[in-house]
Amino acid sequence: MSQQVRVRFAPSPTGALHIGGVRTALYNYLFARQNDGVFVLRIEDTDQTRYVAGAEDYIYESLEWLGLIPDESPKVGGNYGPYRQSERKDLYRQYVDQLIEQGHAYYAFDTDQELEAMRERLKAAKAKNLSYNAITRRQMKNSLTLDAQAVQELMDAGTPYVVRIKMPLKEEIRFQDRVFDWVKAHSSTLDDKVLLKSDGMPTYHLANVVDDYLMKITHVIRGKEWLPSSYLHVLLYEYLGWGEQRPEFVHLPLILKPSGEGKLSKRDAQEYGVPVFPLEYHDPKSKEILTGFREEGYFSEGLINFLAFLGWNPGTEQEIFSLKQLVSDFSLDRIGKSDPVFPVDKAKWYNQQYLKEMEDSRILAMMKSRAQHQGISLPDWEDAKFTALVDLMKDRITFPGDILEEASYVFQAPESYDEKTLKKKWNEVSSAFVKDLKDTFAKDEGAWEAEHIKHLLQDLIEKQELKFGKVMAGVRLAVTGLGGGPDLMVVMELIGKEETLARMEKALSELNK
RNA sequence: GGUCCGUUCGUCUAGGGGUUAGGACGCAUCCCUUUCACGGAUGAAACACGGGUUCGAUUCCCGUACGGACUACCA
Repeated sequence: MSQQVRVRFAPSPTGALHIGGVRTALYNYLFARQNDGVFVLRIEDTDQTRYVAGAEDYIYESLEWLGLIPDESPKVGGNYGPYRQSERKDLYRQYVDQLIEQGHAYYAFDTDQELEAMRERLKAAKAKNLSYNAITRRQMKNSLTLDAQAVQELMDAGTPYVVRIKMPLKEEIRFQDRVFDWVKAHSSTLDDKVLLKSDGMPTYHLANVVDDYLMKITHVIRGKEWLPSSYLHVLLYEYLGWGEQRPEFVHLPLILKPSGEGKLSKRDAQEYGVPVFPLEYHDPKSKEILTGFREEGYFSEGLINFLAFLGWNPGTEQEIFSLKQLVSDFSLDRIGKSDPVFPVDKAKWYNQQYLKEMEDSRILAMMKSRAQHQGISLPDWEDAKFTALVDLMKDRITFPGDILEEASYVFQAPESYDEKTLKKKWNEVSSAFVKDLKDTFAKDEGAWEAEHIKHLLQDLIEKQELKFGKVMAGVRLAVTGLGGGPDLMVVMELIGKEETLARMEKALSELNK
């Protein structure tokens, strides 16, 4: 009987969920769904000093927007709760005691100053390793150097202490990672990491191992930044007697800045014009507003597709995958080892692909919300008219909000005329044609619809023995102020007859000065 | 500095002892078109370097270089 797959996404609520975290959540989700497993959300809030109010809600909202809904979480509960580490505080103590009893951990009473002094001393001695480890702990104030009575006295006096793991001096630690295969490290290069902090909270390392065990996690899928501390985790599983049940490790390559220097960070959003967060985030501390993929006009489906391909690929030439397809085709074995640079252009390309297939109503809703977000007021049109505009622009934009800019002339008469087009295309012929066209329109009593407008235009062109191409640029310039754009007949229909005539009139008087 | 991990077009990547080293983004040219875009076609563009192993290495091994992560009572 093979056990049920259980994976967890374990962010820490210290701010906005980073896009790298979103990818980790996605891979966990895909793997869980594919194996009819369980996707757990665990909140790792053991650092009370870094806790940020609202960060947890931000995580839920982000996952919801993306459709990556956890099966078990602080919000919906589950059989292995609580799912917030701060609420599990009392659980960890017994495992710490067990480790101390078995001689795998010890109390340490060193103050910050003493720790600092130790590092200074080592630095002065040109030591290679500045850490609290199997060698240096012999000179420090801990339950290995102090006798039992001294330790008891310190405890009784309420002296703050931490519990550290007693790292073996000479031992090779190795494990098989699903992505990196066999990796190994020597214990002499590792340090005596703190397991229990002086406030009684566990550190990440202890809480993580204990919770993964208690929550019956079968696969730990997380960022590669954890690879170096995995050796410590492996040791902990063994010391706690859980070596056999240790989950499989799957370390994901890190997403690098567009410049390739270092991992993608908060600052890069401004620098490269790419969001780094799924949703807009209002930092309660710095008061900064950090832009999100959602607000920038990215579709969640496209973002998921893009993110899935950042480190994974199906081995075929198919690029477009729905979440459902990803669930069936995803495989841990096809995750790459090297860190990808965040490919900004590709993120946009994916969005464009999804936009082309998207229903107009959804694009329209996003366009409207973008307008509101930007403080742009839209005319009081019926949705059908807006939809026609969306349809007109769909093929030439990347984000729904692009319509606002690219087709701004639909909402507002041009205030200036494109210099280049003016120089090249505005001449006596086009000027005369615009005037005649205006008169034709004015006299006509037919319905003001693109088809009909086209007829009027064609008739006039024929009558004057002109060519479409010769004359259209001038008309477009007069109506939109630009040298290019979508089907002009539809544009004229959208802005209305009256406005079209007014614009032609204005162009004739302004451009012929 | 130390430890761990990585290295195929500018970028995301496929491949893997003998291939014209494949695709995508971006770029360029051409076609379509009332212009811009979409679409279509074509093109430029890569196995970091040095040693081995081998009949043969981009692929396997070892070094070097470069890059990244970690090195907190942060996760």
